[in-house]
Amino acid sequence: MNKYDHKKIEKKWQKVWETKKMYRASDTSKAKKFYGLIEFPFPSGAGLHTGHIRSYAAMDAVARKRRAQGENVLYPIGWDAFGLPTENYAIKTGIQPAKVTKTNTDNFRRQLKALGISFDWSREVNTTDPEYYKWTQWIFLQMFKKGLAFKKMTHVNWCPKDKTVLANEEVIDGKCERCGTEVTKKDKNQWILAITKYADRLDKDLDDVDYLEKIKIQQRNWIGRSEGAELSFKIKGTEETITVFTTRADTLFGVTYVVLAPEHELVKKLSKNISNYSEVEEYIESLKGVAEIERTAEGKEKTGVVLKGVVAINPVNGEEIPVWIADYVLASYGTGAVMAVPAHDARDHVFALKYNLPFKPVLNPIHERPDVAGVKSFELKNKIVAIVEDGKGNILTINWKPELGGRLFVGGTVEQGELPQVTAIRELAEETGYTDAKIVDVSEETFTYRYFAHSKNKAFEAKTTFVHIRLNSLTQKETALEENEKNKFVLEWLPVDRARKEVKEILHVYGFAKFIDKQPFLGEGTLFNSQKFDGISSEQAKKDITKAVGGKMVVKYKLRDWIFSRQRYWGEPIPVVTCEKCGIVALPEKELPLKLPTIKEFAPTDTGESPLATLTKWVNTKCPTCKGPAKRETDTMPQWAGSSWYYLRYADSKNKKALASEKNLKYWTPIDWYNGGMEHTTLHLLYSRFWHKFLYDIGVVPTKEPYQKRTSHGLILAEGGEKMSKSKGNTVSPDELVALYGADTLRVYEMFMGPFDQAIAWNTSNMIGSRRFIERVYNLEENVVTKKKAPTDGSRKHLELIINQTIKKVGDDIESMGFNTAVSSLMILLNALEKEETVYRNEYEVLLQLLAPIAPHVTEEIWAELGNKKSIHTMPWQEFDPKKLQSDTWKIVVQINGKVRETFVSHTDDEEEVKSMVLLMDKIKARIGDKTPARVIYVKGKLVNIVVPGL
RNA sequence: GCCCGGGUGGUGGAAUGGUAGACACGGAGGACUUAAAAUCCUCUGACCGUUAAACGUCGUGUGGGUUCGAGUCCCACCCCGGGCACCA
Repeated sequence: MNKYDHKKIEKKWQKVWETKKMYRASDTSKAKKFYGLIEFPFPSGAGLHTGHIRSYAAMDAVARKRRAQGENVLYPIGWDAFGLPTENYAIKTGIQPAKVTKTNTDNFRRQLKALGISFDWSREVNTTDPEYYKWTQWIFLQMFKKGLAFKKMTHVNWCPKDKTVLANEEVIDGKCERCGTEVTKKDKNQWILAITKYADRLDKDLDDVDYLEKIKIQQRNWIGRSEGAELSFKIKGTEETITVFTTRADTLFGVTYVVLAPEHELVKKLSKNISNYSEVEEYIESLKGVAEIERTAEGKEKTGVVLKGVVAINPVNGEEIPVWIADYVLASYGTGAVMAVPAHDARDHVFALKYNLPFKPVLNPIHERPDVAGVKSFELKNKIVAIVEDGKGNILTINWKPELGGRLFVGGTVEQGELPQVTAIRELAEETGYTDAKIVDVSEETFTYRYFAHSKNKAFEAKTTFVHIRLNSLTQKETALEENEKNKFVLEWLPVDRARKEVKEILHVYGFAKFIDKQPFLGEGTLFNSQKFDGISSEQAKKDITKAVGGKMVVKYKLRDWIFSRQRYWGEPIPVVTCEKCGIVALPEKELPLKLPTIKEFAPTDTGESPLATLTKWVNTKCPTCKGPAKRETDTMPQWAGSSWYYLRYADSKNKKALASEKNLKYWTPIDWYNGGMEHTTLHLLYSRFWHKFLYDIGVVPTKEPYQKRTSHGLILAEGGEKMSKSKGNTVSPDELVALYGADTLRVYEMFMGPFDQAIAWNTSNMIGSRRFIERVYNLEENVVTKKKAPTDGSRKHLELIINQTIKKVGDDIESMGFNTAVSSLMILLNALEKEETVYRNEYEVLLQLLAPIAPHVTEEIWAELGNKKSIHTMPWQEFDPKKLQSDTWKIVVQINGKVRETFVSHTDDEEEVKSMVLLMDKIKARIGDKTPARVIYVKGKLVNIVVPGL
């Protein structure tokens, strides 16, 4: 037996597998298909990184296991090769992007092959290959024909460094996703894909796919579905109306002004009516210089200008209210106009405070304590809560004994015919003796509070009014309380911050928020101040009020249309021409692919024109329709274009007549399992779902959704826990690790290092453990009796148990991405086998087969050394025997009052037998002494807990 | 602010409400060796105590609660990571 030599072994088997075309998928197999997918890499100059390997090795384990289980597996790979980094590198070095791409993909291919991932290389795709992007262009033309791709003057995100337009999804915290430069705004004529037309389906169809919940949530948040109403406010003395979008039609009576986005078209239309129009224009102008990021920055003070002379009419009560323009209203969402309800909206509240606009509360909060669930009749009470200040920043609290409610503010019951403020003054004097008090404010709303009073065995509904009191002086009279009453509480003046922390009861917190923190009530409740709608719930009122004013219920989305053109060279040309006569005309399909012309100067320009615009020969062409002069589109597609459908091409990557044949698409789609990074959730994942749905609509693909299952791996961080990056010099080179430890070790380590879905810091020194594990597996062969199977006379029972447990565990774990525990269970099995004097061939082979999906080379090598003729990777997956998962002895834990006092091995798991055995044990008897156990709890085959009171 | 994760030894982490710390790294001691590396064996959460052990006490971010029993369930809070953020 030779020493473990990973270099020799790995190279040897990679060659054999390639020659034998081991991992090619069949398009015609009758077997169950499995299409596993990982995100095809962008072939950067830096080469493969550890994060790629985490994802690819994990899916490889799944793919190999499924093959062993007899499935026809497609696990393909390709290159997402268009994109800025290649182009930027090309600009810097003067090497053609196509050449850079070739070098980089060659390097990636070499690296991946050295890892022994079981990709079907025969289906390799490359988005920059004209035979590929022909179909990217074709899909674009189909969208163009359906009106989903169109050119429009738009206010767009512009990256001044990359000198190109960016999609909404490519702007992270106001910065360019690629280079981190602060994004500015520009008005440009841009190609747009109408992804918003699919917003509802992109949201709803998430119900039918098996994505990790956090992925669904993130997509749903991004799509931002919101149900509300469009309501119209007439403008007095004109024919114009302002349509607002609101999710809170229930607060329509609380509207005290209306706000338009500064860009709203009505502003211009009404210019004649606006007496301060010059001020308005000046304001709008002042916003233009401000970058979007600043305008929407956190804590940015809201600004606005009133449109003097413009008066809106509240459709529900005819009230006349002012109209403002303000920077906090976005033109691009809803209708670009909102109704402002300062009493019940945080933004309107802040704005109204600043500009001294009126507040009008219309909602009474309501809270039911859980203990009144199902109670129908309540005894009504009127109550007050008084927030009492000393004028020096202290709040009066009453610290009751915990069973009486803990720390509260002054409170009490309103007597028949009494005004709440009178109650408050009276209660204050009675409870505290303070009399020199002034009423600052009394709430218009009452807080309905339903609770169950156990002392009276009755359910109450308390309508609570809040009273804000300031003491002129701390003059304190003797209270009329009896001595035993006085002992129940302590008066304490607390600074505002402490009071905020220590008072927990909901009514009191509400009063505090209202008067001290001056917070608006944002929740739902019961209406008041709302004429005939008084008393109904918010939920009901949203419908009723919308109907009453002739509004309509609508759904809005945060998702914006996809700005699709880029002013860069290295992308797919957009296959249309602009003809003076015919307008924008699609190229005929037979002219596809429209090849990206070779060019000398591919740097982006400052004018915002694509570098292609300099190729006048190429640009000037003939209109396909009228044969007259026409110009080619010079913008190119974004990187996300090619990746939006690549998984379809894998099904039939050489097809010249279609993006893939119908037959193959029918066979392979949808993808059964797609693993990728969380960072693509709102980019690639959403975009490709959109394209897929479009292709479904035009009958190209047979499924509504591209991916049946989507999972995501955690980031691999540098050793210090920071992000790996070339600039920080903390990256890890797979080439070195493969050379030093071997691909198998690297793969085992990446699977073992921690939970697959969580971020984890790289630690090269921990890798030695994985290497040792592989060597020990390899060296174990010396102890293996190859000629004989393990005896079945019961002498190997302890091993049969652990072997069957491991088969089950590894199988389950690979399917549920518990790769770290799969590896650890294999280590446990190895430890057990190493303890044996001899190991039988069939026992050893189980270990090898279970390890093969994760460490394919070394297992294949040993498998061959054992004399097996066929590849280990073609062997059927091991099945466990459920009968052998249970041992016939049980390790029983004995607890007394929940504390472990003894463990023993029992030969029965019969409840009565075990219990009596335990109660007869000397140690246990000694502990219990003369006390009598109150209960003995038995958990079958596991545990006995003796409950002995007073021990 | 809102929405997701997460917080367990020196480290990465394991644990269907049932012995917390599996497995691994690191560390200590020992075997082998002229020696070192590699390998193998033993120990390795903290504290108390003893010659030594058994044993005992504490221990999963903090504070409460439910339970015979809580890392796990419930409530409140703190900290870290990620996403969204004037979306009406």
